[in-house]
Amino acid sequence: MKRSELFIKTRREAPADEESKNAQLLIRAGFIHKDAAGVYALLPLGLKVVENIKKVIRDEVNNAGGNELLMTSLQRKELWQHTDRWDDKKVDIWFKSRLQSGQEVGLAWSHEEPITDMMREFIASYRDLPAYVYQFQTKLRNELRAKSGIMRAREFIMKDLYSYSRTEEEHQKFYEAMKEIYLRIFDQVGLGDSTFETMAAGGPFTGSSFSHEFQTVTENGEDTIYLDRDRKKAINEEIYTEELAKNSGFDPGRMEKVQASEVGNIFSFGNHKSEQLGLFFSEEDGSQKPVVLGSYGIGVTRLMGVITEHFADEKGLAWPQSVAPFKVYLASVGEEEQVRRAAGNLYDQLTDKGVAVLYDDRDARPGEKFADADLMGIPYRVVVSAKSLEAGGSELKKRTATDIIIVDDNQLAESLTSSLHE
RNA sequence: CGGGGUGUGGCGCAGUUGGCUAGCGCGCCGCGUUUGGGACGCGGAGGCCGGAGGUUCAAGUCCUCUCACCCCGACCA
Repeated sequence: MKRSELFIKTRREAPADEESKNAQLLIRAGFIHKDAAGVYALLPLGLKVVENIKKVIRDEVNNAGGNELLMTSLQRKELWQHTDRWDDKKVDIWFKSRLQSGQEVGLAWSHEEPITDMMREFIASYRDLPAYVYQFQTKLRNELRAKSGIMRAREFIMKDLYSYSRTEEEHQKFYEAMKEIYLRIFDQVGLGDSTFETMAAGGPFTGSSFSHEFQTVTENGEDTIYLDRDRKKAINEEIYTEELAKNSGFDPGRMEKVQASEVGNIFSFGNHKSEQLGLFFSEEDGSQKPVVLGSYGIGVTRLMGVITEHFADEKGLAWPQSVAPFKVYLASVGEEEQVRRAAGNLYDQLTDKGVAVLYDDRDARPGEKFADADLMGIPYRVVVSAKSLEAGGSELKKRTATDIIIVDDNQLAESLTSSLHE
């Protein structure tokens, strides 16, 4: 895409009404727009990042048997009354509204109830199990206090997957498989080295004593975890005791207390919710049994925030290739006709080869183009100028490195297409 | 919801103990000169100072109420 055709405006200064690093940078770089506290719009580049994160998740989850669908944002009151979660005293983040008839409806903060209710139509027999469905959906949560930019918003995108299993054993098998899949997902978006499976509270409605979170170690993290780096596992401070650590196979003396950000959370619900909502199936012997339920979440926009903060430096964003909105920032420097032509040709050539190029074709000064390339965090920067042409091609520089090499067009195309998974 | 802070052109800010046509930087428009790390000159446009009420000869500045945003806390399935 040509920069002159991209809907974007970068800013030199951070907005005054944002303190968090993620929001300041994402707004400065033109990835998001703030509309209200905890309410952010995704601009073209931000949307690309979200779509890229979704693709990583989608590929892994589909591989594990997930079926993508899309539930609704309007939800029925009775459904939530069955599980005793409609009352504002029980769930204090509800947004609620009314139909013109006066009937109350809820705005989706979670989809466990509606999706499980829907399953009654599709699950009648052990032959229908297991079933794994998921979606990327906007969650609306009336948080008492939105904070930390896109890390804790009132409206955000979440991947939520639900598993419906015949037995506890079958459920456990999938649950364990999902742990691996989650780690692979976080690895692919660049957080593999600092993201850890973490034991956390099961929660009052989950029917199990623990859930598992995936926590990314980061200095601004809102959670505190006790981490065993060798085992690559941790325990959330909320539930941490030395006894629990020992019983879970940890050596409390070797655990490190660190700040972290939650990027994923998985739950076992047992069959309690199925009983409440009436989701039963016929066993081989004809007996009726409740379905065993699990849920698996990843906050997509929150993950974008964690990635932002994890990789950002003093010059701005620095996306891992797997989620970057473009792979290459191509900048022409100088207004000479031959430079223009060479840059335009290079743009066509790379684009034809499937490389995602953002071509800065503006009549702007070099410093401005470089600053934008850095701020936007595009993994590679390619510069075409009279100087580079004289040296035999264009300049190639990684966002995270300082060295610059001169490459001819063929070398460039080759190194950019062969480093797709870097 | 408790505590603290901030609201002044699109963005970032300044504005004395109340005082006359409300400033500065960035951005924007026009012309010209520039072109390897966010250029420069000249000329422009753009603001009822978050909102409502009050005190006063006079309010961006003082008082009351209110709204929004940020931070800390509580909360976070």
